[in-house]
Amino acid sequence: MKQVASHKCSSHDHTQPLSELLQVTLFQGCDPSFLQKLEVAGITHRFSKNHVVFMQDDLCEWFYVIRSGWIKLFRQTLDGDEVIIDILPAGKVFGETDIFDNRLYSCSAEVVQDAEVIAYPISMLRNEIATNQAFSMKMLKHVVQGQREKDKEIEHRTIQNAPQRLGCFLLRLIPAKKAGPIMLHLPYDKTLIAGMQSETFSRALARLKEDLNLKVRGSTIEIESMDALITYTCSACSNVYPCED
Amino acid sequence: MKQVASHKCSSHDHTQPLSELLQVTLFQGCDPSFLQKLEVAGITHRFSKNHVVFMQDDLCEWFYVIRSGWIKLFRQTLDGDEVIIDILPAGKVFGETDIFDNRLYSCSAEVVQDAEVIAYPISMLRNEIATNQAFSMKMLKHVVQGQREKDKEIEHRTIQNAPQRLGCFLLRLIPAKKAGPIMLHLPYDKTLIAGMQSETFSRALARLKEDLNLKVRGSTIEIESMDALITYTCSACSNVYPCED
DNA sequence: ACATTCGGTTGACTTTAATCAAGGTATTAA
DNA sequence: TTAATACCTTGATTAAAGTCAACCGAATGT
Repeated sequence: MKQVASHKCSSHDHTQPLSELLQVTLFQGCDPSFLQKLEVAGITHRFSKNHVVFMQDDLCEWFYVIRSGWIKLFRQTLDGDEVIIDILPAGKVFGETDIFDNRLYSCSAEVVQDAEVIAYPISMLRNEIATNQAFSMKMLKHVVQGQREKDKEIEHRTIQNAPQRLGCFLLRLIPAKKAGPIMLHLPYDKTLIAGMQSETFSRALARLKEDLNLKVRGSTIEIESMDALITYTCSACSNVYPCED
Repeated sequence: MKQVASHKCSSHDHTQPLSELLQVTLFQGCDPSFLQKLEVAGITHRFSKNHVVFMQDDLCEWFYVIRSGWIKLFRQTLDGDEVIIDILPAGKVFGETDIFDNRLYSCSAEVVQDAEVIAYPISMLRNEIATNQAFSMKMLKHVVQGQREKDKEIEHRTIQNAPQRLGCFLLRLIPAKKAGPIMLHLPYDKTLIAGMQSETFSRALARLKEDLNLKVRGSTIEIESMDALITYTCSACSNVYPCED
């Protein structure tokens, strides 16, 4: 696990029991003894912005659950460009699918906004998959679900324009459909979100402000009409909101 | 399973034993009795171009292995646009991951060039996954592998330009690295390949002809230097050729 | 042989977002 | 308080691919 030296980070063991894993669908309804083993082995890290959690092709020894902050998954090309695969908010898990092949991470993970993540040994996951048929099925379902998300992402990058992609990104931050105004928090550094340049992001947000009466104060966004946002965003998509089914 | 009435298609049972499934990594080294059950239940279909094998949200009852021809996987948006998820050549399997949720296909499949496909009951796959731990692991690995492919696709659509995407598409049609000139066959209808418009495709191919001394006769392409193509294409990518690892 | 159709190519134009450049604002450091 | 830095916004330009339109050539049908 590589680290950028100039950024502070600290680790604490066993800080908070249970709750975190249960945020992830994959672990809901699991064998309690397995969960507890994971909990005991879990290590909480506090990482500052720009900290690199792991690099593509590093040996995969841990998977992570995000307690707070934002994590960027990306890959680097031979001529130095960076491609953002995903931007993950709190509650998401990452690094959990690199259990096969040479057990190398398939992309790099970097902290976009100061984050608390919990690291669990991937060997335990691998072991549970190999020995527990029921969990193996859950994992399979989890990965298939992940594939669907990728299909959606491919679709979005193909046919949505920048304001729609941003709108879709915002919608995914709202856990469930709510009536009335909604407040959202973006990573403080808005750069790179939703797979577009910062200038494009800025213009897209300005566009949403105008078209949908969005109010923006710093990293906080107030959405007046969720339905308007859904119509605006999802018309160019093959998925019906809420699309995380 | 919906069909376009105006296109002929015929079915034959048990036409060819074994071989087909073994082309797919997922089924290599499987329990022979499972494979044989699949073989017996397999139904060979001949579909003409434009035939719709299944539609998104149809009940998923079969998965397919392509014996010959080309299949396009796509999704349709609410305002009628079409997004191509993948274009599959002979030897590929499709429809095999829609085993969860409501058991609905997550995208539509259409014949791009006259195809022979073999349909196998998805219930058998589902059953084997549920009861055979070893196969369940194989399936998990297969799906994770699929995820990696999607990541690659996302990357390609983000940073590769049209000629590079086309070059990458061609490279994937070559089973292994070979020296000397190579002959490839495209779907006769070149439209829609590699996720771009036909005009863009045409210009991209013209570009490759010029830059890399490609020779094109109808649907046949002759590649003079594979190394040149690899350099041209893969420099804008995070994967090293051959990237199907 | 001729007309028709379809697929493919080419040119002109438009749209979209990336890039380049400048200026503004806010937080942090001196 | 001022200076420095980082982040954000805006304008102008550029690059890439989609769109629209015209045309060409091969295959098909009459």
